[in-house]
Amino acid sequence: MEPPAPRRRVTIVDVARHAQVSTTAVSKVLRNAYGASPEMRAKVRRAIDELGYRPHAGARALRGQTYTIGVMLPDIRNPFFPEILDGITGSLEDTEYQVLLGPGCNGEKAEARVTEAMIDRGMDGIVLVAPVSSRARLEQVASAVPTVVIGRHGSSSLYDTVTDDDIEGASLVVGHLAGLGHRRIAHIDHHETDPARLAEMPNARRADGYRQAMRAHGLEESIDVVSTSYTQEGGYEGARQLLTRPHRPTAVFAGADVVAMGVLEAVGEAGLTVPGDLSVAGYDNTTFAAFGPISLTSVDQAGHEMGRNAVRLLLDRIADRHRPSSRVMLSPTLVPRRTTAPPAS
Amino acid sequence: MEPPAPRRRVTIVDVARHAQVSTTAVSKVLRNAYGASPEMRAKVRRAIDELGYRPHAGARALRGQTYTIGVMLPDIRNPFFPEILDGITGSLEDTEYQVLLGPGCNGEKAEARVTEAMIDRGMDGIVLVAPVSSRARLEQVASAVPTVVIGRHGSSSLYDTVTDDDIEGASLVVGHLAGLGHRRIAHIDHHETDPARLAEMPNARRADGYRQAMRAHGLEESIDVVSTSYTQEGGYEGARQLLTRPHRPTAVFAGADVVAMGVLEAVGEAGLTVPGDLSVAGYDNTTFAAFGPISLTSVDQAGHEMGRNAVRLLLDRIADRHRPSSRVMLSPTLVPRRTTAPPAS
DNA sequence: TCGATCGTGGGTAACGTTTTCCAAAGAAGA
DNA sequence: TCTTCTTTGGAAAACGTTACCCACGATCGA
Repeated sequence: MEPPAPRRRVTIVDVARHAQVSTTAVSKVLRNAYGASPEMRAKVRRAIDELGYRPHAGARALRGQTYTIGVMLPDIRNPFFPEILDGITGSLEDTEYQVLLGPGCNGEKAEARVTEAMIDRGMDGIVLVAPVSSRARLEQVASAVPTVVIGRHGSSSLYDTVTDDDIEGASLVVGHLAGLGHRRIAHIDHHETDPARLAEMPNARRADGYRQAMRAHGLEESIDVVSTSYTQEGGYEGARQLLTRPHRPTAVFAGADVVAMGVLEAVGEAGLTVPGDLSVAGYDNTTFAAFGPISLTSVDQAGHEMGRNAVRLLLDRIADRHRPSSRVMLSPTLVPRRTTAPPAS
Repeated sequence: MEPPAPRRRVTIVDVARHAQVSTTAVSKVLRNAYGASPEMRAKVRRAIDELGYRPHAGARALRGQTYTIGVMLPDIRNPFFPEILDGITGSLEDTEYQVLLGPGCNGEKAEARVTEAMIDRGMDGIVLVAPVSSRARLEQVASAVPTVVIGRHGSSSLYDTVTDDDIEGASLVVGHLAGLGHRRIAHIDHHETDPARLAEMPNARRADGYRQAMRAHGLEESIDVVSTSYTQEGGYEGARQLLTRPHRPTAVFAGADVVAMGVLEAVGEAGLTVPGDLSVAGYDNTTFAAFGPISLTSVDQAGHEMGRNAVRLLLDRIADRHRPSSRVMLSPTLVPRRTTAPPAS
């Protein structure tokens, strides 16, 4: 009377029996390990196919690998992160590894929960994208499982990092705007209080890069940074502040595309036009930056490349946990679009 | 000489020894199982805290639960899905369960890989959001692990479903546009070939709802459906077709917000204005629909609610696998914004 | 007072893999 | 011919947890 007869999962023992070999032999074939003749491999593989056997990851976790890579994204909504993810999954497509994502994390507490969950589930490696946790916490994670950190400066001997050259990115934007004839170029930054973390966060680099580039262009007097947050609301708020300046800036460099969205909204509400009254540039070159009606000038971070590099580093580290850690820094490129133009004289 | 002394993980045996009880006792406390006195619980919990013990999910997978829920999203980029995800994670926040996401799936093959991976990893339950796999495949998954399917019509005795009432949603849009005085209201649909799947997909419901509502408003003559795809490009392409009609529609009901984005782009390129020359409505009420400069009229599906309901159904099914399956259908609401207005006489 | 029941606790055998041995049989070298 | 490798295969012990069952003492009902 039981509906679909809850039949038992096919195990390595079934395969062994069906192929008339030992379970050890099957295990060797599964892992491409040494000590199995070609004939035996063929025999075992046939049995695996015939029975539709798939190894149980939980059981594997107890002894060896789970062939699972955990990826933690800080915010599913930020359209930049899917780029990175594509780079990661693309590189792993033809391997045995499977990618699983931790859901959107905001704050150290949520990050801790997700990383713990990943460790407890025996993930073979972890990719942390723009984590906000303390360095000590990151090293704690890295000492439990091979780890690569994306989008955070500052290196550690325990984990590898992949970052964008944010200073250069900021420099590209300022150079572009200055080249168009702008002098009063303002910047909207993400406000960060913790001084230890501060130096490692990309936003700080972008702000520094902005200042350096302004000086390099002889615009030191015009340096104007508003600190809100890397969200649309943050951009909106920052723009409102900038628009009430007695001497309004003619261009705004927003630290992220979502921030630029908020700026556009505030500018529209103020009855001003882009780029007529104000040029706006973003950072990340997310999909909607390319969207026709918006057409936002932005900095492209090559998310794909970041993901690809992260995977390469991670697999290397899985193969040899004691290999010295390395840092990869990628160069951004500027994508000029219709939100930037020469200032109205 | 080994750098950080790769110290062993704390196990249930360590806890048992430290608390001077049996491992069985510790296990009981962990699972809130019957057969442990309050004093013993306290003693064990203290030991757990002092040692910083966390159960190993792999080992648990072999005997009991892993306290892991797998969520498969078809497309990370579509901003509607994070809403659902928030509903899911929000409901599970205060439980022991941990959510892990399968990365963006396009196509049956990718879906099969992800679902298999989740089953192999001993997930206690799976939420499939708008899957494209065949019904047979879904039932296969559901017979291996408790499953809830979101955003797909048609029921099964093996899994529960949560859907939006797409017919009503379409009706809301047509009613709104007709109420504004529009008569030539066109619709952009997602093209689907497989007839078996067709009937279960939300887009088909929306198209049907559109046709029904048009008839109900006496606009049968004006029914005009273009089939492209639920992407920005699809919207762009669909709009181009509609704009070359000898008798141009005055309003377009796009089957999804991303489609509406493509429409807006095409309209802009054609030198027309919204809503002056053309009213545009979307579906999903994604974040960027609310974005000031866009301000898209859309249908809100209450993604949060969908996620919450899915979790409820899933936990119920985990508790009793043989409970009869149920269907939840939520009612959408219309959010009128600035892309819809009365037609230019 | 005597069995039955209940509450509390533990012993032990799974669960499905991988890993660490070890054995047997040839092959190669002396 | 006698060692010494190599190759091929398997037996058995982990890995960390839970499920199943049993034991013990106390309480209860008659």
